[in-house]
Amino acid sequence: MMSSAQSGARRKPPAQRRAEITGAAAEIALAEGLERITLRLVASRLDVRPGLISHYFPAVDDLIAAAFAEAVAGERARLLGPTGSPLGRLAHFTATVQDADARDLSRLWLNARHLSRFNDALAASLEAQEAIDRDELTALIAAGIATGDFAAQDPAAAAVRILIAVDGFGAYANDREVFEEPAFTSFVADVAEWALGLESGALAEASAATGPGRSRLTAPDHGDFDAGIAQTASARS
Amino acid sequence: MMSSAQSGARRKPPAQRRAEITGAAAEIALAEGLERITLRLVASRLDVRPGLISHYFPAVDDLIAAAFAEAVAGERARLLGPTGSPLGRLAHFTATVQDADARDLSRLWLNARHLSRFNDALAASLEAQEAIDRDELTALIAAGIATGDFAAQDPAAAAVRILIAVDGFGAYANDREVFEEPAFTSFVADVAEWALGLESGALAEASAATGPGRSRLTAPDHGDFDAGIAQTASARS
DNA sequence: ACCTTTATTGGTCATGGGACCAATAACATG
DNA sequence: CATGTTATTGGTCCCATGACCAATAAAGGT
Repeated sequence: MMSSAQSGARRKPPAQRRAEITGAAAEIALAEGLERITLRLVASRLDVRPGLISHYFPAVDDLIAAAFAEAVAGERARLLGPTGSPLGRLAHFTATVQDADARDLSRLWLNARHLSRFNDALAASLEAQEAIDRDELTALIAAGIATGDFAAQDPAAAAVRILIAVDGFGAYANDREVFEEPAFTSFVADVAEWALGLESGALAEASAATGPGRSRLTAPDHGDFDAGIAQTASARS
Repeated sequence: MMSSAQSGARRKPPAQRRAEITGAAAEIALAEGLERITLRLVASRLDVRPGLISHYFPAVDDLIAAAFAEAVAGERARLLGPTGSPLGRLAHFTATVQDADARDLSRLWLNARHLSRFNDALAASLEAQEAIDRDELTALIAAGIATGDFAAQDPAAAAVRILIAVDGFGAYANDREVFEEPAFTSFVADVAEWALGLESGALAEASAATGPGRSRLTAPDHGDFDAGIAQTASARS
């Protein structure tokens, strides 16, 4: 003969609540890991009771899968989103992926790849995201072949190679002592150049012009050859 | 006022028990994953009480780290152990790593790389094993450069590249639908050839001669050019 | 205004895991 | 043979987690 749901029960439209939940879960996934996504933690982030999370996601595995998809989709915009020449876009991609700021994302992929072993929903979600990455990168490469930026014949094969390289690089995201070796540091760019028939260093040069915030600070000294590529953040829409 | 340790208490020399424990844990790690290493499961495998495992490993994290090291060390023998020409050994390595039979090992590395995030002991163990792999592969490559098998200048850099490629390939070990694409299937060998300045296909040919059991069945048709490399399992000691 | 739906709560239950401990018996050593 | 060490047991405690459920109140439709 007792109460329930009595006091503060701000009722929200289901779609919005659901979005809040996956959003909070995605944040947790990116910052702390997928296994930290727990009914109680997500609930506390939203100042809500754990049961509510179960209401939207009866099985926690599905929430984890959704959180992964959302987090990855959000990050993809930063990697492949910018416009510009195919070479410039690819240079931005490889540089960003290898930047220290991408560690959380690498960790998340690593996390998901492992957890897929025990979570079917996550496995499906992961393979879907893989496919999107592959398609977008393939399109980018195909465009670059059309413009003459790249010399590869098979865009899909090149995309696959580059993405595997990204995974290989990301596998070290949880290592304590960081690798300084250039063979490691620029592995993704090196593989990309190899896969696309570019000259060695082509991507590094292109990304020095376009470059992600941080690395511009360390190499602020050239002002001639970048003119052909540099318009990245401008040509939107 | 009651009993304990009363009935079947086969007392074994500590070193042996310890070995049994890490051995059982290593088996679990390889077959089911590092998170399945639990006091109770390991104990039941050895037909022993859980408390005994705690006695040898007061912190479970240390057992996990030890299990990983043991499992990986055991598998390394199969990969880099065989003798022969540097080219033959490397071909064996790349072929074995990409073989379906190596899935468990890839999964284990993936598992450990992720779990390192939360387990310092495991992180240390993992980086130690990484270093061993790197050193052994570097030595192999250096030998190959000496004999003229390989054309690379920097053996360490080539080793790093090849190992990252292995990790990238292994990242897909938990994928449900398998990738048939050759750019994926032979990624490690392709990267190795690139990193070592070999002709395309050189490793595939060399491994066809030496080959791991299974793949010999699918390609049993050549009998001339392999003569120069074939003596692998013979030159022991 | 009524009535159906359902978002939200509070609470319980079972599971499984790690750490810890006292008692005991097997072993080694003198 | 006596004695001390310790491998081994059985058991407890505590914690985190996911699933489940009945009760309630906020919306929305008619």
